[in-house]
Amino acid sequence: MSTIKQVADMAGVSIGTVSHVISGTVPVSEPLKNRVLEAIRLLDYHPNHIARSLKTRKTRTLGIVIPDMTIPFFPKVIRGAETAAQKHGYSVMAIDSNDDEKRQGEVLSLLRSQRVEGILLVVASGDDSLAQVARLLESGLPVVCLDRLPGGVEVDSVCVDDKVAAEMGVRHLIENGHRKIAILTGPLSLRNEQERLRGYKKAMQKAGLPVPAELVWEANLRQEDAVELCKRKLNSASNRPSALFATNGVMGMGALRAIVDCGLQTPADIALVTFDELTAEDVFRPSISSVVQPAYEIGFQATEILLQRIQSGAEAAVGARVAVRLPATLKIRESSGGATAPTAAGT
Amino acid sequence: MSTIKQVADMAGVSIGTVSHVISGTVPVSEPLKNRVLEAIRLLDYHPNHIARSLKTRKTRTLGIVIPDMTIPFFPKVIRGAETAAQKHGYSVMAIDSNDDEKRQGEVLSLLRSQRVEGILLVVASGDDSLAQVARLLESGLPVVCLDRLPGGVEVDSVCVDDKVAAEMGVRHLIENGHRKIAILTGPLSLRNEQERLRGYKKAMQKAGLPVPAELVWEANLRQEDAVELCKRKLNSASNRPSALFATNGVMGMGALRAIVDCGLQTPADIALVTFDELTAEDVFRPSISSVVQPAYEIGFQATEILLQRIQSGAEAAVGARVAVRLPATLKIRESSGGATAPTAAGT
DNA sequence: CTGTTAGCGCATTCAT
DNA sequence: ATGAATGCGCTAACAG
Repeated sequence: MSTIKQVADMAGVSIGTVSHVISGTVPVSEPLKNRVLEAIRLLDYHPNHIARSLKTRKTRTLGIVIPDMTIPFFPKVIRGAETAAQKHGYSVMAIDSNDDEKRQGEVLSLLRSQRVEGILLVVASGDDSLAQVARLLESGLPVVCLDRLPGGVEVDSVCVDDKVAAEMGVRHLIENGHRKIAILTGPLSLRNEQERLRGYKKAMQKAGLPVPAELVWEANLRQEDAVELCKRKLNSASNRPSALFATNGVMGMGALRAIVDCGLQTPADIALVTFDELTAEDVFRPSISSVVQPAYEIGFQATEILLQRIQSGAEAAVGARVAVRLPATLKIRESSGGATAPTAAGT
Repeated sequence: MSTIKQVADMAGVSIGTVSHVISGTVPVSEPLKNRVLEAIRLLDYHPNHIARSLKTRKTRTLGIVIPDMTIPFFPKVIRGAETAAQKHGYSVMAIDSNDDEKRQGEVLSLLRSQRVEGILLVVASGDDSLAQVARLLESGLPVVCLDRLPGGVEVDSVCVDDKVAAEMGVRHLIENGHRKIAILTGPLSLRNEQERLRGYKKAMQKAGLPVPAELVWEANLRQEDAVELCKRKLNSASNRPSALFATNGVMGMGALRAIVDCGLQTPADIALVTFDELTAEDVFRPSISSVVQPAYEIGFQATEILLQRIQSGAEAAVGARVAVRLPATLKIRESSGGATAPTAAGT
């Protein structure tokens, strides 16, 4: 790898001049500029971002930590973040925490060592995440939380209005005549899972429907476990609910598998609405009604906010947390029995 | 952010000593070590990776460039790469090229500026990628190409045995009685698409079946375009093929949409086998028979090779290119009419 | 307009 | 076992 010095030597100028033509902040005469540019080309010179960062104390790099890249929701978020970052000359380092708090701790530490200028974080489930976020904030490093919000800590955040979104999904089931609706949630230690549960309860209460504990099925985030839980619940056939609301894509997939495993049909035997889309719904059956989050937008907006914080020096932050709540969309398809009115709201 | 100097001051030692306890390369007495560790904890000190890299000329970072994170195949590859890298104390920077050569050029340049020690590359489609890879190799930076191999350039590579894999898929269709089988490919400028086409032709020829040009449908990589192409072909109903083989997931999805749009059924009207899985096949209908690539393994092994190159100093490379070819698996499901024998090979 | 120079934070000799 | 000093490649402030 060639250095700025080699470029300077070849062009017969000082390194200062080379630096000037690269940054463009200081005017350089045409002939010199051309000689420098030519030398850069010939040497295939790539400015050492490491050295530059050390000097300027700016890396123009953001970190984004997500629990699992293979869940379709997250790559979309990352794309949104990348796009927004690129617009401002930043690049993003995407890292998987494997939804594991220990790994998340390592990853955050790594990112801090890398001196990223800000972090987009979708916390791993578990109670230590809270402390990790708190420590992060204490350090003054700008952080924006996405999707899953750690409870009890003041931090900028972007996500859908979980309560309203869940309420919308459940209300749809109610409007389709269901009265005994179960909810399958991820760990309620996650704030957004709580919110979705609240939305569910609100919809039920508004309709005057009871919410006995036996209708709230709390799973962890592993699909297999959700399947097991659902199968157990569904098999106690005496009091099987007529509809099921799943609070995220993994739960939704688990619910569907359980339903199929139990030999049930949807929506005939049990209706299903889930957060997040399960798959290309227009070609596969059963098509699943779902509450769709604007994933790309979430990543994009979160990044805009993060960059704003970075530019305004981060300390302006305290006491003025931003909390963006984006609207989700209800896509009505077959699994919920379709629209009540003949004009379907879905695709 | 605190520096090593602050730690040294608080612990009452020199920065050299702090460096020693951190790296562990030089023995330090217990009492001093403890004081240093305590200072590190109190200051929430994170070693400046930037400065360290500048000094050691090692970033312990790999770059991975992929065309589109939202295609399910790629996140799995990245996970494999991350896991392998982590094992060796490396981290990976995953960046999306948006399957755009221009952006890919920028991204590669960025990665070089960041001084990543090696690059995992899934090239964007288009002819300039070749030149980009050539230039990259010329620079001496270790590169391993995954999945899509740029033709005509000597580079380490890891992918499935595309020809054999495609042949397997097509043979399955032939065994199910199909004689007029069309192939839907991505751009044939991509080497692996060519290979898959070759596998298709080989299977056809072995069965004594003709391969007129009208059976080879070459699309670009955009799903909408694949849909259009397929619909046009399928609607010339007079000579519609009885089966279709799609060479990647995007093509497969496009083919399926076209089939549905045309009001056709699979496998009744037309059978379908595709590279890559389209979705959770055990719960959705129609379930699609597919040639499944070991995505995680591809990422993992490519990273192992890359790290080996890095450790062996890269120059050992020339003239001894590694070309790993992993086996793909045929998952037989409904869209191809199921297994010929009653014992299904698929799940 | 162009060149010179002082660090950025750290790992690493080399003394002690 | 510990510390002092050097320089990695670059930007920015300053001098000319």
